[in-house]
Amino acid sequence: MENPLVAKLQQFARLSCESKAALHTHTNGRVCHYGAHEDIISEGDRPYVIRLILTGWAYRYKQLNDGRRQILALSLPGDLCDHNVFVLREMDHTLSSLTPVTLAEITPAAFHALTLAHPCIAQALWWETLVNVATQREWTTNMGCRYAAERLAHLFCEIFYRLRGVGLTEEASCPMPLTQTDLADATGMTTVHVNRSLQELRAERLITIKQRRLTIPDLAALERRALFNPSYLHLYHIGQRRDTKGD
Amino acid sequence: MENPLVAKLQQFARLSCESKAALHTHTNGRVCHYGAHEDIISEGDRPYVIRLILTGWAYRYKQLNDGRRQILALSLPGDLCDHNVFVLREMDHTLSSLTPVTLAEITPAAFHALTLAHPCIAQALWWETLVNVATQREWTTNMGCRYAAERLAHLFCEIFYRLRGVGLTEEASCPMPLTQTDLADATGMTTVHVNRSLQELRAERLITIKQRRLTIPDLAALERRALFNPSYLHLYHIGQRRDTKGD
DNA sequence: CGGCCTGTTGAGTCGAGTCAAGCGCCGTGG
DNA sequence: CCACGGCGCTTGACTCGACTCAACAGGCCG
Repeated sequence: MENPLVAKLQQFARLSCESKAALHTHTNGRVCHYGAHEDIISEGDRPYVIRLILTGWAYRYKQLNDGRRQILALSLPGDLCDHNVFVLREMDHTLSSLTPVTLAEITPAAFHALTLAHPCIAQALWWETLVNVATQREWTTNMGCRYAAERLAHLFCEIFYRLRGVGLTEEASCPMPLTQTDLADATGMTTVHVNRSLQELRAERLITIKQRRLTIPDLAALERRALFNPSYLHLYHIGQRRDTKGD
Repeated sequence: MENPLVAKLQQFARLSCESKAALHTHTNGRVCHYGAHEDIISEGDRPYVIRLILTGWAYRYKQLNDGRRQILALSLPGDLCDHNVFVLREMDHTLSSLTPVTLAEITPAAFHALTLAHPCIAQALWWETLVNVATQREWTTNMGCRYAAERLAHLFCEIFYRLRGVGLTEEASCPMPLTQTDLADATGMTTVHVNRSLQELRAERLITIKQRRLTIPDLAALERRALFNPSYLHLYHIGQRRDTKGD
């Protein structure tokens, strides 16, 4: 299987063959496996290594003193877990696996060498960082001014776009390992309300969820329902995504 | 007046005299002035320059198709407006002035030279970037799982901490140019509800706002009310902040 | 079989939004 | 000098979106 990081970065920049090869070798060092629902790095821990998700889903969350939980972001295959976090002394949130996950661990030194030798990779990684921030802003917007059903619809659109970028969708469907409880924590709602809002979207024939798979029969319609605007993902090579046979 | 960027970065790292001098000269090039409530760079524009806020407040916002507005972040003196945004083709949100503002404009080339010559500055800038992301995550949490009065209290705590870091507080008070409408857009509430929640906080003797100044008689109490945890700001040099006379 | 997790449903409550009106301050202009 | 208008703040009454509590159904697994 293609390296998902290469797939991801190619959405932004054309990478030379040497750069791709370098990414391959640098991300094939130490590989870790986690089961579902394990903390990978916790709030308060000191980060010391850069992680790349190879397969599986993870998520970041934060918990208030009194137990209220907020899911902050999803980490999908090809996502880096904050390259350069080691600049900070400790994590301010927790990264946890949602499904079983395999991670590549990259040392800061190796990473630094990679970016020095390949400026186009360095730039693509900046793109990755900026898209992460933009996504976080979009989540803020989502919580701040969308209604329940719109929030869920927006989340589904984002997931679909991101998975499609790394070749993990099939036709109009994609994996959906999030339970209704997870969806509730990600969108700032209760499970009961998530349940009812999902029914609403189903009744409008915008989504179906069966056996942990999400199907979106009409993506454009779901986008309208969600007031979704993909510009925050800064995908410049749409349409060139699948033309990578010439590698 | 001291360069606010120097003050800000020193919260994280000790900078050498040469590094400080370099920051001074590089951020004293082209200076721009804006009045209150002017767009500095709009959604869809191509960023081409790095901006540093010298004085005044600005904010980022996003607007949905149907007009709903979300304030995403505040930019206070010492804040950089996304160094490296020029990696992206277009802005996905708008940066606008809240009060009259003076900005330093720095070219990407000058910025690049600065980071190459001063690794400690490069690292401090990475810290700045990561704190920005962490702050955005905290805003997501704020919208997702705090009640109205808590949200406002949290916002006030953050503003106070950030302003104190660049020496813009006096005793227990700081400027507060945000109107109730602005607070509403920043916290995902209506102005009516902001008004009532502010009254609540006032009645609990946690804040007073008079003539665009916020006073926090007991910061620790406000933090408890807000479930505020400053760790996301990653301020490591607290207590050393004001001991910079030996420069 | 029984327990647990996930999803579903109903009834009642409550936090927050909507609509509408009125107040006070301030700058402008007649 | 004062009338006017605009903006920001405040208040009341009503509505509605979302939460709480509680019970139950289905599927999976030990």
